[in-house]
Amino acid sequence: MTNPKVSLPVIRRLPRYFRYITELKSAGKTRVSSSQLAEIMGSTPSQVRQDFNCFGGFGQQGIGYSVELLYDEIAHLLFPNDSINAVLVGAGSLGATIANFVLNEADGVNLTAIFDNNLNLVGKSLHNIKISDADTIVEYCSENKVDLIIMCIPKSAAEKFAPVLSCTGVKGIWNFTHYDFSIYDKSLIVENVHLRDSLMALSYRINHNDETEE
Amino acid sequence: MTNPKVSLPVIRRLPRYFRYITELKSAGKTRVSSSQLAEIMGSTPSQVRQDFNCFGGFGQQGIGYSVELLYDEIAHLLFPNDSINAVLVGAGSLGATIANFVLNEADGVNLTAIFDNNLNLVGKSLHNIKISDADTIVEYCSENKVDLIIMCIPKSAAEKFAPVLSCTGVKGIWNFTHYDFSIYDKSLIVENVHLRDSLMALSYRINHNDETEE
DNA sequence: TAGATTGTTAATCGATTAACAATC
DNA sequence: TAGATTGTTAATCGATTAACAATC
Repeated sequence: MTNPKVSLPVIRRLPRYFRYITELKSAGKTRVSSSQLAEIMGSTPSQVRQDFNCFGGFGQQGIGYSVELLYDEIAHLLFPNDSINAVLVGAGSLGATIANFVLNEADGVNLTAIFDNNLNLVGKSLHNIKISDADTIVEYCSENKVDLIIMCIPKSAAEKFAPVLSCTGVKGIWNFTHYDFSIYDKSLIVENVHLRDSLMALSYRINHNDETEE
Repeated sequence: MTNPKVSLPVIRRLPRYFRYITELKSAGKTRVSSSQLAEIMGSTPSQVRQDFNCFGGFGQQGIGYSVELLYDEIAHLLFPNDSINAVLVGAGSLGATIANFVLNEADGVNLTAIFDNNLNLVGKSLHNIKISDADTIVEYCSENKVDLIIMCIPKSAAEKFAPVLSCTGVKGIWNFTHYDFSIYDKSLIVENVHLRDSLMALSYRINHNDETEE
């Protein structure tokens, strides 16, 4: 196995590499060097080479990298043959937006069901997927392979929800709530999108810009 | 000045500290130790103390930290007297959701205007804010203090938009697009929320879970 | 062959963690 | 006073960057 342990910073850079390489490919470029990639990525040639070598190194000494091969290799890393089955919990404003995003812009992830605990929403459809009662999610997960739960519910609801998760066989959570699922179950792979935290960190930096810059 | 340079990891932890301390405060706790905070944060007592000492250290040796004082100090760091003025560019599904979020859940940030280049949307209202033609944004920024632009538009639109920014006096961008504004202007403070990248990193970790864990 | 550029090892840098004296 | 817990300095760890031999 070429990747005994790929560090999180490297994993987080993969989608960005893929974006830029996709651009190079559609621009008709066939070769690219680590220096050129570093320039677009805003990093260093060393880092580019270190990163690719986590996966076995796709380059040719003296020549550089084939855009085609790089594209194929990274695509294969990011999108294996079996795509991931995901369900969404929470059909409010954010949930609807995220459902739309996953259905239209996310390769390798299938949105198969939507749940909500608001009985006014249950039975209605969102982007042609029927909204089911949140209480039926464990049943759904036992009958269908579900790898990922997308959480777009308030924190209080997420808290009550956490104990249920262990029964579902779910591997990961895309977490838009302020509840920290990883504290409940360490084996879960959690990716947090904390909009409030993100905006607060940004506003801190804007407010303290003059002090922090030398 | 107590914070000559606070590192980004520390800044990103501030909103989380604030969340937990807010909880402790409403639970009626008056004192908390670095070990207790580390437990909730999922970090170490050392890190908690190091972090707080970036800002001067709010604790009492032998006693711990006053929840009240900690709350006030961090609130003051995150929400100075003057709140930030923000405008939103892009009134689509994501833009509408983010506008709703900023108006209802974001302290210290005022959403003062919304722009879109779709003339079908211009003139309509979103959460009681009238949508203006994107072409008028420079004019708007020259007449009003705008600190932050929230970008919820497609990448192609963001690209064309970048050169305009330098005329606006804007300090930061909350960037939901795939266009990298920091490459265009290094002095801009950019906080990226790349939903696609986030989901791709998560799906990589789910797919390669068995390999990466020892 | 000479020039270019990778793969890979070594050095640096910065962030996290540990240790301990100060002090409530 | 003894115990607890901070503030702060030192040690460790991991990620980034530099260097250079391998090789196209």
